[in-house]
Amino acid sequence: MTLAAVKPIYWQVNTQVGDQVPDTREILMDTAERSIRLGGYNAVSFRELADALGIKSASVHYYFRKKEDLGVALVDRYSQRFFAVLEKRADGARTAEALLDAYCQTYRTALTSSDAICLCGMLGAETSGLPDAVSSAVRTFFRANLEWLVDAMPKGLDPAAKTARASHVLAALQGAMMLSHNMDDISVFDAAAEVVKAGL
Amino acid sequence: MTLAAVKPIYWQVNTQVGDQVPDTREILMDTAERSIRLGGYNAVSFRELADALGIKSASVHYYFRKKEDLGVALVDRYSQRFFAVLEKRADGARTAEALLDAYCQTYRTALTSSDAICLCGMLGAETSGLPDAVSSAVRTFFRANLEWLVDAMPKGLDPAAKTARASHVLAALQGAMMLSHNMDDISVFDAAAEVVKAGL
DNA sequence: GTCTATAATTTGATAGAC
DNA sequence: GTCTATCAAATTATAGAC
Repeated sequence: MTLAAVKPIYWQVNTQVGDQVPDTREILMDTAERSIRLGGYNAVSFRELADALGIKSASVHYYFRKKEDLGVALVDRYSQRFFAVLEKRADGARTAEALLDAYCQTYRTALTSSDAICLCGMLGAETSGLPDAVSSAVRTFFRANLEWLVDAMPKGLDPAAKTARASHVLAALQGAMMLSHNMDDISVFDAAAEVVKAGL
Repeated sequence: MTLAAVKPIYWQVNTQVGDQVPDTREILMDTAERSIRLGGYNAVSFRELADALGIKSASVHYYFRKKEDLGVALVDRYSQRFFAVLEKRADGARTAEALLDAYCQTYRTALTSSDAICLCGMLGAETSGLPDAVSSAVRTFFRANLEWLVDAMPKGLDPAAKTARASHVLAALQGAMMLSHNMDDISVFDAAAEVVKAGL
């Protein structure tokens, strides 16, 4: 077997027989997102991305001229997917309790399905060291989260209380992802989520 | 004025007339801690540290042989200081409410006095990309936090409820620091902290 | 304690051929 | 789209002089 016959790492880890072939740009983004969610923005390099796909770093620059462009594209895609999943999960929900449960479940799945924290949780922490365009996209994600949560709050609450509780829910779940992943204990996330839901 | 007469950045920013002179090792740690808390572990380099003090990077290696050693020393010092401040603040506290308020206040001060998130919040997020010794030290910090919180819970609660609420408090405050700093809005932290305290 | 000097590696990025 | 070739800069780290 020649070296060329060895499949790039992405395929060894993330695919199975019958999988559709994602295009190169998509695979690059999958690989980069995973690295960032595990180790942060600086944990991804064009060279390592290229190696994972079996191409050269110059080819990665064809898809994303600068690293900053990759970062923004990742946050945008992540945000779209997150809210798509959230809306689907919250579709039948009629009560504030059900909406909040759907919200918590969406974050839980983000954590467990990737065994990594939220992309924006990581980039949000690193925000001061990131290109402006990236940290700006992250802030947009958080603002959208807060707006969704405010709308999901019980109708009786006054606006100030809604805002305060929305901040609490988002903060608690983001922190719970970090803590749970750091301590390698999903019960940490579940415990925090339970208290969040009980506080409604 | 010669170039040598220009004081290194640390002194321009962090000192005032009458300040005691911290030793080089301490200043290096102050500078490194600030960089990490703003941009993450990879945001600090031996060269930039050296520049900030007006020395050479080889001299930084005299104090910390490897970057990993610096990381561990930072977490240990941070942890000691955190609990020293916490114990002082919680000194007169007799009720669970007072203890929790002291705990929240300690985190709030960590955020506002540095305009940066918790050192361990940052390193906790990046944990998968860090040297084992560093992420291990961070985990120790979190475990100590949870133990302190469990002990601070109302006596009536059963052990499982104490553990769950402790996880929630730590997660919520860590997330609140991240979110508040990212959105540059201290009211986000305060709102989350209020809900945390009200939930007791 | 601090320096010079240096090594080995990695990184982000570009020009231009195919 | 992917490549070769290349660059300038930065990074971690060490050896040894003063």
